[in-house]
Amino acid sequence: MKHRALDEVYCSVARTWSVLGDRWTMLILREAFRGTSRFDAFQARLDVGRTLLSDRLARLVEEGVFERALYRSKPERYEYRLTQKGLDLYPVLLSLMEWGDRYKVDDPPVRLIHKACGEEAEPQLVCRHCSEPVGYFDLRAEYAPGAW
Amino acid sequence: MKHRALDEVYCSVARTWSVLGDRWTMLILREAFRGTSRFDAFQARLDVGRTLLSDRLARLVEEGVFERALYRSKPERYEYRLTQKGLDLYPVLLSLMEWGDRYKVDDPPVRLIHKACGEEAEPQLVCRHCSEPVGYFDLRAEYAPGAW
DNA sequence: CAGTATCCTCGAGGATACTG
DNA sequence: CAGTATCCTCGAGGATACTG
Repeated sequence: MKHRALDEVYCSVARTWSVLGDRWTMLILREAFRGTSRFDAFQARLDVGRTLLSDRLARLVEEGVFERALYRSKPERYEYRLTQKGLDLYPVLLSLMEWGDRYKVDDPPVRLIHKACGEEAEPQLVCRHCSEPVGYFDLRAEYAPGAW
Repeated sequence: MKHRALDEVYCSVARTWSVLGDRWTMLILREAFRGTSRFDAFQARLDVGRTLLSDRLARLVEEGVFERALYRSKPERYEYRLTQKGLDLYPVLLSLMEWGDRYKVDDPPVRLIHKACGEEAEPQLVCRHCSEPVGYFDLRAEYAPGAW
């Protein structure tokens, strides 16, 4: 199996991983969620090669996660904005952050405050139906025919 | 910045990504959550090189995500079991799956049934404090001094 | 400021064969 | 069955310089 072939397999995780599963893509997205939108800003913050950055941004635009938006006309300059599809990757980012907070740092570098209630959010996964927290042992998987 | 240096940066996402941010690691974990535990089973399911698999499993054991467990004595055979630290990556897997369900497949290959209530779980992130759903625009980030 | 073009290096990982 | 050893290839990505 080649990594690129993951996109054709009937598995939502594999297909998502064919987009995100690389050394830098998720960190570019993390920057975007932090508010970064311009090429040189990404480049400076991540300290990553221009060639690599150019390639990754192009792929994410092609995938529909970013859209290029003109912010100045002369000369033409574009910034990279998260689309709705891109914004919907936020739960992935939060999950990664939560795990890192627990296992990879002493004190959390970032606290997320829920604007509505004013408290630290500490997001948690719950069943949409009954609102109870769901973990690995609370769920049973049913596979569709042909699922990888 | 080198990918390996991500582990030293003061950012929970970056440090987590230094563990998971690679073409195959997450798919190995997906297999593990599906119940796979033996070397040849991983290898057959993922159709990935033995060298690569051997390397990734060793790294994940070193990281504490898997533990090797003797399941037969003569000859000695070990299987790979998710530790608590590994099981705690389940929300990451669910988030990836949810996004893939929405954007990368027509029909979800896997349905997750909440054993307690019997309905499809469709896990959702909520504020642990007030139990309301939280998305990107509902949260405000506060950075600790020195956060990357 | 936001890239592209070109060249080059090095290391990830495939193929193959072997072992207890 | 679960790996390790060895060799080899190829492509990802760094460095550098250029452009509108």
